Amino acid sequence: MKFEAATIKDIAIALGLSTSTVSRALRDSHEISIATKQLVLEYATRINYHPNPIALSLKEKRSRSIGVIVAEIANSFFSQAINGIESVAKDKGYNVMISQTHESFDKEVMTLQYLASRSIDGLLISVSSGTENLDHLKALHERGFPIVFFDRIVEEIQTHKVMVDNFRGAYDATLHLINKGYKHIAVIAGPENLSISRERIAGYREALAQTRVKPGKALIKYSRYAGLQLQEVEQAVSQLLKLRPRPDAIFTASDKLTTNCMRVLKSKGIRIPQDIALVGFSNSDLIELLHPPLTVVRQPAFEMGQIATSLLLQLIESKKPVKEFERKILNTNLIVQASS
Amino acid sequence: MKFEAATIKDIAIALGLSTSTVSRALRDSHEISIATKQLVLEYATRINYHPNPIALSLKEKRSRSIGVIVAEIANSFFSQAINGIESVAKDKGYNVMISQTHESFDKEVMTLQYLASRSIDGLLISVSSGTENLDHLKALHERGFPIVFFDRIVEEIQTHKVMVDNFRGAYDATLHLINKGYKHIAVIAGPENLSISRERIAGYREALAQTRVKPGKALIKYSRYAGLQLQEVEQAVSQLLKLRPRPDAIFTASDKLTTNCMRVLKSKGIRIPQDIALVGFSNSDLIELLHPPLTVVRQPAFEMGQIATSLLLQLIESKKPVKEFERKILNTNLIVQASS
DNA sequence: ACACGTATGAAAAACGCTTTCCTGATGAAT
DNA sequence: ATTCATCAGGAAAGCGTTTTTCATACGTGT
Repeated sequence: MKFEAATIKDIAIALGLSTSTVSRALRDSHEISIATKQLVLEYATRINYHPNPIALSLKEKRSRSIGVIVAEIANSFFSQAINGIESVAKDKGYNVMISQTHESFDKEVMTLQYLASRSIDGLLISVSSGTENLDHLKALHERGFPIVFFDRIVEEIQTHKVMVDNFRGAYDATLHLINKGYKHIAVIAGPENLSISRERIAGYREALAQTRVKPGKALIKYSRYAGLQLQEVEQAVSQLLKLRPRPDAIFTASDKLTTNCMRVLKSKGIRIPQDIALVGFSNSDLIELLHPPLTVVRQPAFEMGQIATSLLLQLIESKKPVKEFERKILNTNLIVQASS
Repeated sequence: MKFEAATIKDIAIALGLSTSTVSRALRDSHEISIATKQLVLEYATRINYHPNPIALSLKEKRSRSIGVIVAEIANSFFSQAINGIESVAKDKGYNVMISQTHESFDKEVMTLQYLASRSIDGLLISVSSGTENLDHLKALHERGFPIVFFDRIVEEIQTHKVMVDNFRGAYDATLHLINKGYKHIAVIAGPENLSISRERIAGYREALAQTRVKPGKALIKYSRYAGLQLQEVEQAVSQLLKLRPRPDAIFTASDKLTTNCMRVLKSKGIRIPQDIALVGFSNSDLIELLHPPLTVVRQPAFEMGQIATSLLLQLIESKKPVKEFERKILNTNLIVQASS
């Protein structure tokens, strides 16, 4: 079943004009008489004419759409960020194409390939936890393709980046645990290849350094899939529980990691915070309904999406190659509740 | 900054052939000699040639992309459904464009307008709670534009529809409450103009009818924005609490409604289920971490997305106008936990 | 009456691709 | 020797726009 839309040609024929006249009338060119404009405009609205965006894209060599690659849209942080992205993009007449990697490197490469072949004008990406190699991004970037990183950024590629102060967020959360009197604070972070994991671990270390405690290596766990896989978190937690002295607090450094860690602790019958305190990065809007309500580090996801999109559009619409890149660092927000 | 991709013309010039020969060689036409094909193919891979999808779209009058309109992607049900949609669409080489209405009718009309003008080949939609008028959808549908409804369907428009057995889901949930001994069961549903609200209320009524209790009108509340606005839920709950006898259980008929109702009850210091039991539709994956873990009616969201997409692609790719429409009704799943 | 400027609008090109219609050459059949 | 069929490949049209170039008619000033 096809569906035919009205074209400029239809209008031209119906009105006995040439397509160029119609085109100019529609774009309100001064070389068309008022009367003709009136006529064309009226007829166009009557038959509900809309210029074919595909024809326009072909002509202008731009599709007015941007690609977004995230791990999972079913993740509060990302869905909030996407809301921010959409709000700015739509505002500027851009369309947003969303793709998910589910934390798989292969999917990231494929999806990037796919989006690029769909002729998007630019890309917003928070790399997957499985990303070990940057060739796919570098290739695009080197050809002058506009890319902006947000959240999980990549240091090796020179372009705009939007993130939170991960170090500070982790530092604050850990310090909070210290102040609450916890002595043996463990951390579970995403994979080490992600800069956010490293920064958050660094913040954690720095807070502990204040107490003159150098955390044993055993207290630091990395999670290959950033907590997406429950059994991976299960394993990390089990290992932590075997330590002596047993950790009395866990700091989880990403959204899924936090809720899945909570799930694991519950399933093991461990009480939060009596047995072990839990503090983590999370943007879920259900945290205060949890048992117990979680103390979380919240990121300004919506705002990050907005800023990243503005920067991307700036890049896309810039006439000359951009050489100076922004590195926006936003603040996190520690919300203290009963879990710590 | 623009970014130039190789075209068929580049290849033609480089190889001293005509564009038509190159085109045919690339699509493996029999009218091109093996040697020429080899030559073209090799050169094409070497310069990393990819056909321009926009030019293709213009030529073929199809964009190979479908639009999706939902209330909110930051809603478990919808993000799961979108996963299902994406999995099928990507598999068939289609691109997915997602738009949110945030339960606003105006946004729905605008976004539909926008998507249609972006020349999508078809539409998947779960109408917004604010949808009171169907002209925008009817207009499109009448022009032969492929549409498939899922979740929140519209009876007046003849096309494929995918939904759950809302009546049964609500019936089961209510019956569960009855069996648990609750006597005064209230319900909060989405707006009355949505068929899912009406069906869920009907299921609720039917279960109560079994107990020979005809629920007073006061026990049934509608929520204009399907629970998206907290204060709306707050108001409904407050009214319910004023009733005498006070309801001892609430059945909430949608995702946001359920969590927001829980939020309101908590803020009022009402214990669940001791003071009031709570059962609701929800696809959140955090329900077992809540306090208390919620008894929920779960929908097969991923599967719904998949089925709806298959049906839509079928519609799009059908040569002749489709006259027979499917009405797929899936089963819900009652997950009993501590809240009831 | 002549060149000239000024509206007005038509024709054509271009974007990248596919496809229909040709052309030129070769070899077979009459 | 002439006609035909066959094959490889080129030229051009068309998809819907915008834009550049070109054409016509009308006044105007001399």
